[in-house]
Amino acid sequence: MTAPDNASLYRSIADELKAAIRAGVYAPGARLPSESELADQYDASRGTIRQAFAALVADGVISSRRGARRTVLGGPRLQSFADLVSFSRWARSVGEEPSGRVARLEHRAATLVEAEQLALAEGANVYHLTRVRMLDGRPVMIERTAYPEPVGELVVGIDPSGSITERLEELGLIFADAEHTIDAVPATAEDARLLAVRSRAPLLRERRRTTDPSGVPLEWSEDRYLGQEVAFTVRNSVNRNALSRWHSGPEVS
Amino acid sequence: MTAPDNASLYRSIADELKAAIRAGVYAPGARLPSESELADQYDASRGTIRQAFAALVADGVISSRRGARRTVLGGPRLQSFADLVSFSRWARSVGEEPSGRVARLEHRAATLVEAEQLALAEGANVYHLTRVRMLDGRPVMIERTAYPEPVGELVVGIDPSGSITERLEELGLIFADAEHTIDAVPATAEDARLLAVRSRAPLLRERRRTTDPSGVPLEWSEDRYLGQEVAFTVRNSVNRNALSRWHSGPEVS
DNA sequence: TACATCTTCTTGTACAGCCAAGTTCAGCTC
DNA sequence: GAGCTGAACTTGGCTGTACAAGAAGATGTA
Repeated sequence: MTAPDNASLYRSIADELKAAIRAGVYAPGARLPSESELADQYDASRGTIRQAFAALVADGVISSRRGARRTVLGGPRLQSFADLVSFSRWARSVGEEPSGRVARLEHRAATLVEAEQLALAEGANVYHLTRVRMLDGRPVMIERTAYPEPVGELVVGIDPSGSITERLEELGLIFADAEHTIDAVPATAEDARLLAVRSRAPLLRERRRTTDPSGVPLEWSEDRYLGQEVAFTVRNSVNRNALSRWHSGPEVS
Repeated sequence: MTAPDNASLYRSIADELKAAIRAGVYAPGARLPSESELADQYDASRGTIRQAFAALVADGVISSRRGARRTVLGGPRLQSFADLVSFSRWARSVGEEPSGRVARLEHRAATLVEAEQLALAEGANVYHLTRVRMLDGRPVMIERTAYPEPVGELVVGIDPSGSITERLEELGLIFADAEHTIDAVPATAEDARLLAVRSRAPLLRERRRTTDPSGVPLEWSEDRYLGQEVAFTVRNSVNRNALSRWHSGPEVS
């Protein structure tokens, strides 16, 4: 489990601090060493230590205020971006066995929403994959993912019972940024059948667009989770807020 | 609407850049000026410009990679932390008229969850307020908030039809950090009555703990939104992830 | 035209130093 | 003991420098 030295000093320091926090060396509420102490300890400059701390703040692990020692925030263990993009990786990281069953795979013209989210011209084709995802054999999520053609052509060659995302990464794709929209919807007839729940049961819906480092969309997915079994957690603060709330008005349907 | 000069150079630069992005000077996908250009323009050092950009990255407004100019990310307009903590402020920022109706106000012993979330000793008292929140007169959310005693004593003196949070801020409280847990639940009988929906209708549940700058909990709230009308959006990336996903296992109830 | 190479530009990482502002704590006073 | 004062400590903000690594565009070649 030895963390890689991530090619930069401040990252390896940040990783060590994170590991120490996870291991309980610094409990929630505890005060961390000062910048100068760590600078001595790692033989680094104060600026480098500050970069390491900034990374921890960005992950919502610690809080920092002028004049006072930094303190550890409590709450759930943090997850990496990679764990959010791949259902399989996430499942393993929380100690469960992921699996998947393909419900449908289509190669067709993009819908309006898909074209917009994937930044495609009107009428462009997409690969659209519907899968039921399971934890320890029990269905917990329906995944409806649209891939633009260049990505989709890779996807069709991948075993869909495992992790498509991880395979795409091995093929050289880099998932770098994502935008998630989360709301609650009633299960449709198909949802109910696939997840083995009542029709109109509450589902947690996550719509997600993932892009590569240069901003090119790689996938647009609408995932529906069993409402009470899966939850998302976000941390934010005055200085650091990637969360927003939206009102769409009453639905017509 | 002239932004305050936030007392530090990098903040005012960040604010100007944000305003320019919002105003469309830099459209989504467009490339921003380089660090050296801005350093000349603002007569600041490169480090200060980098701090300003770091703030934009933290807000999920731009993306940044070594070697390439920074680019503007598309997507929804960003909101401030303040808009998330206060329903009233949020409503006004999205152009709707907020209101509230008190359903219940209690002063009682904390439940186990409340005591844990507010870091109170077992048996300590809390003030617990249940309100129905409305947009343009239509109910969209039920707010069930527990305040620790020092805060609650202020709350009872505040007109509950308006914004309690904003009033608390005027009284000197500082809401600095928050942790949000989002899932979907079926409406209980009480929920259904208060929101005028069917029982077991899907609701989006947000559980939120807000703390002051030193980490002292100020409130613990369980808010339930009409499922299809309100959504939360989160942006994250490989370097910056405050979002995580959790599995709680099948519910017994 | 298509491709490879090279130069230039831009951002990332790290160092050093300075002052300001806020916190903490010991010590003093009442 | 309670409260105030002030020194020491700690983080925030800013400047400057240097080099490395990646991206982008220009140039040259086949």
